[in-house]
Amino acid sequence: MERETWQNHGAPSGTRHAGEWKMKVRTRFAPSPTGHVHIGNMRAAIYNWLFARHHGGEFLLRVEDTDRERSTPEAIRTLLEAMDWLGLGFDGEALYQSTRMEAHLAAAETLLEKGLAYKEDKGGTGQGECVVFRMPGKDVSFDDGIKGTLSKAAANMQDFVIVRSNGTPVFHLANVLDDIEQEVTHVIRGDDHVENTFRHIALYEALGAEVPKFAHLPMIVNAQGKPYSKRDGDAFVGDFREKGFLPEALFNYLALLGWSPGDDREVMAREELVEVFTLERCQSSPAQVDLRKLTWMNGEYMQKLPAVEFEAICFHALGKEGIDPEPEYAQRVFALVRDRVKTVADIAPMVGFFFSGDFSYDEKAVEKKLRKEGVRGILQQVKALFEALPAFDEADIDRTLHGFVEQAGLGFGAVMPPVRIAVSGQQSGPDLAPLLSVLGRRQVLERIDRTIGAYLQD
RNA sequence: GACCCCUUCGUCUAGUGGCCUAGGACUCCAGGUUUUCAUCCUGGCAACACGGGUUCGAACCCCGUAGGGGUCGCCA
Repeated sequence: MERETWQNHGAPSGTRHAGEWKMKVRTRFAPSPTGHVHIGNMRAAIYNWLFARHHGGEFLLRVEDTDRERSTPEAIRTLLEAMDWLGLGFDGEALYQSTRMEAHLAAAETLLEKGLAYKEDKGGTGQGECVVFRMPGKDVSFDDGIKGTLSKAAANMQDFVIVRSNGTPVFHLANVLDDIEQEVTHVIRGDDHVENTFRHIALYEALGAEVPKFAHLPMIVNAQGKPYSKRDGDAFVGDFREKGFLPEALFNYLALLGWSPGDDREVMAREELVEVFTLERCQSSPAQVDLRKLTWMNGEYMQKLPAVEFEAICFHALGKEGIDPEPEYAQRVFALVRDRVKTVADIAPMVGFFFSGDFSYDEKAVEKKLRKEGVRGILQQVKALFEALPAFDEADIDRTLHGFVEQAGLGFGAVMPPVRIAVSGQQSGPDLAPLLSVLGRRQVLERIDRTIGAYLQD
């Protein structure tokens, strides 16, 4: 295990606290359920999870559902599903913040009694008095696990509301109190919370609680280098799932977005990530999502999938298209596209023609490769050769095609593409001979005929 | 505007004063895999934001400048 490099807030550097060595690391993910789980938040969850696992500690979930407007059961379900999908299991029971209101209010009462907070009618939107926390009037600084020492002068910090005039606790109070309740030792969250941290530290101290360690992750930005907005649309975990990304791949990619192991490893198993993950190796500048790299990484994971799992995914993908293929045939088809599929979403379009003659032709391919002089004759000759074949297996087809190319004095480029398009409508796909063999002679002949009829009549 | 923070190839990053004529990955380009597309392999293009210091020596330390971001709610 690595050396603990974090200092306790306010502790003289170099000292070791009694019992520190055996203090159990506890991190948490504390999202407010809004129905969409943003990848920025998900990455924070991943880092919390990784950090806890790395230290043999616990990873907790707290649902900050005090905003009754947005926190619907449906939204909570979406959140839980996203975590489950990514394999982010949490320890113990989830804590729902809405159940903690009494404790929050009681704490505010105590602060009031101690003179650490006061009541005030601030006017404006609210009606009546709210409870305001009194900042202690001293500079605050802390050692951020990622950003290093951060400090703020007393003059730049104002008192803030902890209980609304309608009697409900505000985020700062609830968040800090719940972290105390859950005995969170390390708060790893987004950059957008650094300003809050100064206030939170003051709250911890006023509450007489030990201040946890903080670490602030830089933001994730869109392809334009700007913060994600609703407009970008594609930054919710559910979107990535729909686009056909594997959870393990997304997990790996997100882990690498703002962190690196320090060597050249990139495709890393989860256990491997757990083993080497440290906050010290986190980047302190924003990271931009690159869908192409994610896609590449996803392809790596697709290829590593055990055959049965890959097949299950394929069956599922086809099922969603309303295709319920005969298993044995389907397995032979899937094997053909095994190492060319990058995402789950690639599957159905790539193999659809195997299961239905009612496929569409790629217009560009038709124009470029099919509607050309001599193609009709080539297809007819190839068809005749196929008809005459004793068996329609891969080796025979391959031999036939090669023989024909040679005998006709043509290039492969003049023969293979037209045949491929004739039977699949596409200009790319699995190797041609195995493709034809799996498709079967009857279909191949039929499709060649049909293609000639549709596109190559004089 | 105030306060905090950030700045290495297009992107993710390695790099903590000499090993850096800056390494890897994605993308892109070229060639190869007995001449289809893709995969795969090999090679290539491509960066220390700028200006000053400090030092024998700076991507690495200091100071400025520029650009970018976060926060400034009785939201979370």
